[in-house]
Amino acid sequence: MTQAEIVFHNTLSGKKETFVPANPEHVSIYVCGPTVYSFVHIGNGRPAVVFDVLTRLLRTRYPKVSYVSNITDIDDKINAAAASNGEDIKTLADRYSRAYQEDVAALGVRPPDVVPKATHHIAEIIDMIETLIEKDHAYASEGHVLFHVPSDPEYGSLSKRSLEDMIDGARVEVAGYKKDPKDFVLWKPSTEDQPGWDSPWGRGRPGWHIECSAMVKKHLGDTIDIHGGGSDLTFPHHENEAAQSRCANDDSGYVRYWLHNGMLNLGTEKMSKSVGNVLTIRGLLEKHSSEVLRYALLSGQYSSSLTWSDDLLAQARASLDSLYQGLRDVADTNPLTSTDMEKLAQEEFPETVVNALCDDLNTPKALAAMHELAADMRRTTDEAAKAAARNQLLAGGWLLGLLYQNAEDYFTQGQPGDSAAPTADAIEALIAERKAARADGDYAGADRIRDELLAAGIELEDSREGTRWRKI
RNA sequence: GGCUGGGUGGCAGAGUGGUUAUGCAGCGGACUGCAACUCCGUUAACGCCGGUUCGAUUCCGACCUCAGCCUCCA
Repeated sequence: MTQAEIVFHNTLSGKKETFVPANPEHVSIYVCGPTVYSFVHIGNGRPAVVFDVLTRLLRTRYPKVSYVSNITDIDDKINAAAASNGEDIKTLADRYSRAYQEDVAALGVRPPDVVPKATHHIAEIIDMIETLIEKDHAYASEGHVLFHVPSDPEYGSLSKRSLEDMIDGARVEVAGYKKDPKDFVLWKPSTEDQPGWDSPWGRGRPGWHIECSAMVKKHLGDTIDIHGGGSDLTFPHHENEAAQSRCANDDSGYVRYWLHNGMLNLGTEKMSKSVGNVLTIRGLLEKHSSEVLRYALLSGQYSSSLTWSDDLLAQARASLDSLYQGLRDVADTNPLTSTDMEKLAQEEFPETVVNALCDDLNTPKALAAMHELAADMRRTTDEAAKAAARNQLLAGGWLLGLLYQNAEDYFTQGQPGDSAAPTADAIEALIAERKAARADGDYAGADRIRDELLAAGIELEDSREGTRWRKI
């Protein structure tokens, strides 16, 4: 069977392009992670989840995929937060790094192969800056080292803006130590009370963009296949990063496919720490299951913006319930979950789901395909066909990082933040009592028990095999 | 102002030059003691104005409008 081609919308060309890795034996991906100075919000979870799905897809098809995603642990906001807490930046950044990794792990994100941090790569950063100076793309000035933007003829090619446009914007910082207002800092001096490292230009700290250039080079090489991140990083972060790497590396390619995820909105506005309209993953997990959050994130195509709302979560919950409801009906014979499907050969994954994902990671279409698989499974009466359909559904679930729970548990464990519900034993006892009442024809008594359970958040489902329950 | 991407049924969200997206919700029916679950059926959409076309939600142009980036940001 011929596999569908993988197609990506490449920010660099502005078009969809067929994905052809530089080396099919070893695919490389780098994704920009967050700057950690507080708990991350659900918007930070989107790239983590999206590129997790991408690596799951790629790993079904290529023998080796190296996935690197950094955490920025040196930055002026970190400095400010640490200073106001009276702690050092490492303590603070380590604490929030761990929290970030826990939060995205809760969203079903598998850890990247490498999670590099800027402060562990100071030597590599200094090396790269020296190279840029040697090649006349950067210069030292008053303790700073600056990248000279006009020295890169391709500058602006990623974010599609001309140097004139940037002057029109007139928001670039003008400073005496800059040759050109658009020049940006590679290294900046630290005062005594600021964190810093010794360098050929005095004690200082790296600028924001250089860490990614240095860490990509170290962990993946001069040219990588895929670079991902939020669309808000396209300019200036990725433009600057690309300029540095192009100019420092002999191989001029750097990134072959740039992928940018859209922003999460809250109301009509982008969710953003500086605006203050954020919902932390941690906070959301108090009220919603992590799988519902993941479903909600996947309900929109990654490059579009997605409006986060209670209604979105309610719909995600209901949709996920329906997939699990189907699984619950076949679960008793063999309670598999999607995590049992990791090792399948690529042709064993459901074609409709795979094809949707191959089309620029069209997760809404993939979810639609999942619901169609689930409907097929429910309609089938043949047990063998039902089990086969169940396996297809779970295999699709693996690609999306969903359906990893046992269906029975999914319905009986309830959602976080549920009010205290009766224990399973108490529920079973009431179900037995109701059964006896029904056998006696005491329907009023039976209904009273059912209503009582419903009031406690327990819904009953009768079938020929007996009565089962779920938390709602 | 420049650049980028949008405006699809009650909501979310795919897609297509002429044929059912899908999910949630709604409606009718089956099942059920009644429900729930499930099944069957069903309502309903393509911002506005022109153009191309036998035919446009889908292509082209103008307009209106929304969001993002141009400063830290996933």
